[in-house]
Parts: sequence; structure tokens; C-alpha cells
Amino acid sequence: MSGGIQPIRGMNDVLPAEIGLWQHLEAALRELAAAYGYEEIRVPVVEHTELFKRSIGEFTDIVEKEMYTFSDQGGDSLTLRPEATAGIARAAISNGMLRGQKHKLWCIGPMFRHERPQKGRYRQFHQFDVEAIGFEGPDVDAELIVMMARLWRVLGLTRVRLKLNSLGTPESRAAYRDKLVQYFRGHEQALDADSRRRLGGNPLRILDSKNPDMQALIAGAPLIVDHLDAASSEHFGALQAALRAAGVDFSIDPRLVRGLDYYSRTVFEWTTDALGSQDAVCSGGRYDGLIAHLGGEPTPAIGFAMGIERVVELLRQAGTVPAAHMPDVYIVAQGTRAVSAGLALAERLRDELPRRRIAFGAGGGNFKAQFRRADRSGARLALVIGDSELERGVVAVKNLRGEANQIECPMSEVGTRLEAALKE
RNA sequence: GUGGACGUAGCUCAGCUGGUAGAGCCCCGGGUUGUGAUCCCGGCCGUCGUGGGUUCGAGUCCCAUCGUCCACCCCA
Repeated sequence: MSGGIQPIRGMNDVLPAEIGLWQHLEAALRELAAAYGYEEIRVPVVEHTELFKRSIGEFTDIVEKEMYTFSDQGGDSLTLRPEATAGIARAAISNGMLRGQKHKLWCIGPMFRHERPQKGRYRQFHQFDVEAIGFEGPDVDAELIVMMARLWRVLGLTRVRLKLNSLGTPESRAAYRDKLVQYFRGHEQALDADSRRRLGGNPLRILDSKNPDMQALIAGAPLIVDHLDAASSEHFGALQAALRAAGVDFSIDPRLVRGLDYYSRTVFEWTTDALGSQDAVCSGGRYDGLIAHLGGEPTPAIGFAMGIERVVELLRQAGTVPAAHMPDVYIVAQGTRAVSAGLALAERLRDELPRRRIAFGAGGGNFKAQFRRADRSGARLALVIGDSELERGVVAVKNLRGEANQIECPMSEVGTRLEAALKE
């Protein structure tokens, strides 16, 4: 156990042993976004608290109890972003990216929520975010979903399934909400404490309850799909048709309600049975009213967020990620002059063989210790320089894998000899 | 915020009903005056999470606190 300074609860170090998974995923995400013509955007990690209150909603769990909020020296209330959409919407407004323009954007980075940590849930976590701004859909809606279906395929992940729903327009949603409240008020004695609390604030969330005692009551509740306005209904139907045409499996979940107030019409969620309780891997939806609500030109938009930690865990379980890159060559040197000669040789080789990974065995120690490090580095070849080699102007080349053969070659030919040996 | 389990060496863990700490891995050195992965020998490493209490005596029992994990809640 270490004394001294502790890390912040729920905030993790990603160590070299696992960074390969992250890099593999991040590379796949960049490639994916580029393949669909999306452009990267980077926005601040801190915004005015007001932005999140107005976009996510005052009475959501995120805003009520999960935000890292503080005052800066000037007295402004600032907040570490709990999600990315609000900041990107703000950036679109701040930078004059609206007025009928269309933007396909993606973003990756840390988010912060003050929740009790558990498997797949951390206080600092990372999301891959995609936002299509200025598109009414439902074609982009389908594009975003098809994009993620491709990602799962590329990564070799099979234990994910797609759930879809439509929340309709704010108007039809409000009408449905009234019906729902009416229904639950009629059975108020059957509601558990959580649900009673939600009845006033966000009654749609009652539908999401995991309480087994509530399931019968919920099953009898009116369904939102039966209360959609005509345009939303058509939009939803077209999205489903597009997905069928593209061969993407999905199920309609009339109880899928997102926890953020800004969603309208299409909402979707990819879940997995491989992560325990925190099973949402990627989710999002349409937020046609958000940009206007934040003071921008009225602009339809849709986006989603994917949880990096959760997908990294899926990749770890699947075991499909290739091993980390190992050095091709490890340079072993002993003696003051040999060490400087080795360092210089390493530089020369990096010029001559820019694609090769040349590890210089700094840190001293006898040959035995250095060869042990060379072996553990995973390098295929070792270059050996000591007093004897120095005197004769040669370098010893040792194969660390397979039959242990060692040859000598003149300093000037090392590059070509290495390349030849590595090609075998 | 609520509930449950758990905190012993850098890592994985052992330590029976209280008698003042142990193994493997890692690291370092030697066996091989300059050669790894195998083998052998040796060495380094602990305020037993922290603070109180009970006791002649606490890693072991009690309380508190911090942390980790899992679940609720919520969500990526």
C-alpha cells in the first residue's frame, strides 16, 4: 500500500500495460469518423455552469447532484463538462456555424460526473462523441447508427444490441406526459418511492424502473409510440425502414427514455450483456430544440456518445486486440565510451531505418542484466557494444529469438545488416 | 446519497479459535573475468489502509474513518 497522495476517487490512471487497448480503439474511431466524412472538433473541458443547466435540464440527476461545479477567482460559476453535446452546441453558436450550415463533427475526451464509482462507471470517464448539426433526418439518424454498427464489426464486438424509440416533438411529448401522469395518479398507491418522486419531475423515467414490483403497472401504461404526432411518426418509420435496408438489427423499446431533457424524436441506445449493471455502451438522440433554446438560430441536430472505458472493457474481454508493439532492436552497451557510441549508433539507425523501433538500453548494469532487459523488451535482435567491439570498429548482432546465433559486422554496415535480418 | 463484501511487501496472495509477519512473481547480485528467456544460491522490499478502544499481548476482537469492488440510484 502506498502512503502519500491518493488519486481522486473514481479517477483512474491508464497505465502502459493497458494503453494498447485505448490506442487501438482511438485509432479505429478516428478512422471511422474520417470514413464517414466527419470532422474533429475540440472544445473546452470547462464551461459556464449555466450552459449545462439550460441544456441538460435543471431537474435531471446530472445537474441536480452530479456536476463538478466551482467558482473561479472572478466569482463565475464554472462546471467540468458532464457530457459533450452542450459544449459543442455552444461552440456552433459562438463560432457562427449555424444559419443553415451543416456540420458533421466528432470529439473525444474526458467527462466528469460526481457519482458513486462502480464497474463501468467513473467520475472521470471518456467519451467518443458524434454530432450532426443542421440535419433534419431521418437519413442522418440512420447514418449515425450504421456508423456504430460498423464500429462493432470492425472491433469484433458481438455482444451489443440496439434499442430504438421516438419521443416525438416537445408538444406531442407533453400531451403524452399528461396522459402518463393521469395513468400513474390513478395507481398512486402502487408506486414505489422513487416513482412517486419522479411523477412530479420526470414521469417518463418511471417507465425505466428496474423494480420488479412495478413491472405490471408499467406494462399497462400508455405507450409513447401511440401518441406521436404525424410528422414524428413518419420520421420514426423512415428511420426503421432505412435501418432494415442497411441490414442493421434493432428492437423498439417504448420505455427507452433518455435522462437528458433536450432529446426529441429519435433516441437510441446500444447495450451489452457483458458489463454487469452499467450496460449502456453508446447512446444518443435527436435534439432539434437545443440550439434555439441556447440562443442560436433554430437548427435541427442529432448526436450520440460512446463510453470509451466500457468499450475498452468489451475489447479486453473479447481478447481481439493485437499485442503492443515491441522494439525491433535493443542496444546493449557497457563502458563509458561504448555507451556514448551506442547512443550515437541508435540515432544513426533511427535515421537509416525510420520505420524500425530502436530501443537503447540505458540504465547501466552488467551485460547479464542488460540482456535480461533486452529479452523482456520483446526485441528480436540485440546489438552489443563493449570495449572489444569498440577497438575493432564492429558491433555484435545477436538474435534473441530462436537459435542463439551471434555475428559481428562493421559499424558502417549495421543498418543494412539489421534490415536484412529483420526481414527474415 | 443508500446497502453489502473487502483492505497484509511494487504485484498475486497465505497467516487456524489473539502470542509482536510468510510464499511466489518482480527487482538486484552471484554461479558463467562480457551475453537473456531455463536451473541453482543469496539479497532488497512491510508504520499488516488510517486513528482510537479492549487485552499482559491485536494482522487477528470492537468502534470510527479513508479507500477499493459489487449492487441500488443514474448513466457512457
